[in-house]
Amino acid sequence: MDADVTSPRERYRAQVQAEIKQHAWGQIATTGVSALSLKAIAKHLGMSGPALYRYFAGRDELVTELIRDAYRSLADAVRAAYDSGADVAGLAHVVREWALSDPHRYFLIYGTPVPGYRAPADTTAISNEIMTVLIDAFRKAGVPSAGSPLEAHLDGHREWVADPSVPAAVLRRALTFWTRLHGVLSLELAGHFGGMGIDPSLLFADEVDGLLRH
Amino acid sequence: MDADVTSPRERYRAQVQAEIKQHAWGQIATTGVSALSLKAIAKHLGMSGPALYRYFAGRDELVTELIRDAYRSLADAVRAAYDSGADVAGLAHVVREWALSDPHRYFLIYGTPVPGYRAPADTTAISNEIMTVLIDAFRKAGVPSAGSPLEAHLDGHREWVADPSVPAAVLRRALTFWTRLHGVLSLELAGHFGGMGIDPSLLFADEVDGLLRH
DNA sequence: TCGCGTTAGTTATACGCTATAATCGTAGTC
DNA sequence: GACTACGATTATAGCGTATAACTAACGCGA
Repeated sequence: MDADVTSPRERYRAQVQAEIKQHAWGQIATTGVSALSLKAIAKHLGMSGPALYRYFAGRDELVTELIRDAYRSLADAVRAAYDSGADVAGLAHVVREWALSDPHRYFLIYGTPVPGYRAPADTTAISNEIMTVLIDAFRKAGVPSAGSPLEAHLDGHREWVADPSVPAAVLRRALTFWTRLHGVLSLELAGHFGGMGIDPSLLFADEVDGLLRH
Repeated sequence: MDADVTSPRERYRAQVQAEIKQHAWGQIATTGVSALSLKAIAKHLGMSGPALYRYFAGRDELVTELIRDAYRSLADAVRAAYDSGADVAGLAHVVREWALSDPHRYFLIYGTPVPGYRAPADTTAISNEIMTVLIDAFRKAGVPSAGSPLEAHLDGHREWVADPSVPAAVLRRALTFWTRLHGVLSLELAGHFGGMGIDPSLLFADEVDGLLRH
């Protein structure tokens, strides 16, 4: 799109950065963020330790970058599904598949906040992007107003939503979609249903159902 | 209760262990689990490094112990509230207060699973203890059967519930209580509502309300 | 084509952490 | 009152992040 007037050096730099991130993802996928080791990445890349600091200021900056990418990935998946006709239930399914395909990536975004990480401005922008899709989907589905205190509150606090004409009931539903699915998903991914013999997919489906019914 | 026929050595040992855990909690409360340092604890205790390994086999074992204590604390809080007459909404309030009083402790239990930690058998027992209280509370409140696929599934998978006479609809409600409250709480504690201007307590109240209404 | 500045990479180093080993003193125990 | 087991110490190994100092190569402009 934009004029890619990049020097060879800049292109090489971008490629190495991408390779670093790729290896970082591989490491995260198997061991989680806390075990992410710059040294190990460097070794796998054939270079030694401190060389990575040419490309990332430190561990925190790399993690921040990975978080940004994860948000981007989820936002793209949701947006793509919506653009190809998915309804609310379809979006829920996409979110779940995305989470299951790489639990550590999910936790990187929605899990325990990593200390030393400061959310860059654009991640909240991407997060809002996801919410925008959800809002559109619920508006299309049609949501009756419940007149709850929460709706009244949301009516006055809509700085996170682009279109000012969206009914508060829709906002409420989109938020609830988020919190409820996260509730089931994160507990499932953390293995809390493991010892109970419960099928998490049924729990998930039940929540999605409730989201559409009431 | 039990005959505490402990030698002075055993009492000393127990006291030091308690002090270690106490300092560990202090550290966790401020910086989170990932930054928990045995060395720092030892220094604050006036002893040096490796001495701690007399009391805990390693970092993981200490963390496991802390997780156990956290579960115990939550279970006690819920149980105490229930025994003094709290209903479902009251229990929800107690859980939220417990979580807000020490977010890191909450994440220790319900956040991103810590690598290297293996759930000891008794934590799932304590978890079931909490569920038992929830089940009792919902049974007392009265829950209509919805005949959902989830209920049918739960009817056949109730190894995690003590009393076999509990209706599946109650089990479903107790589980939903868990997942929904966790959904709102964990996102709130992680600061995901921070930039939106939304009052998390209203979101939480709305979920509690929905739990009782439908 | 030559030279200069930028940049990627190296090794060396400092520091903090977990964890084990070897050792020593002492406080309970019989 | 002697023995022993336990607590605590130092020393050491290994891994991690991060910085500093230095070297080599690369590309750009004269």
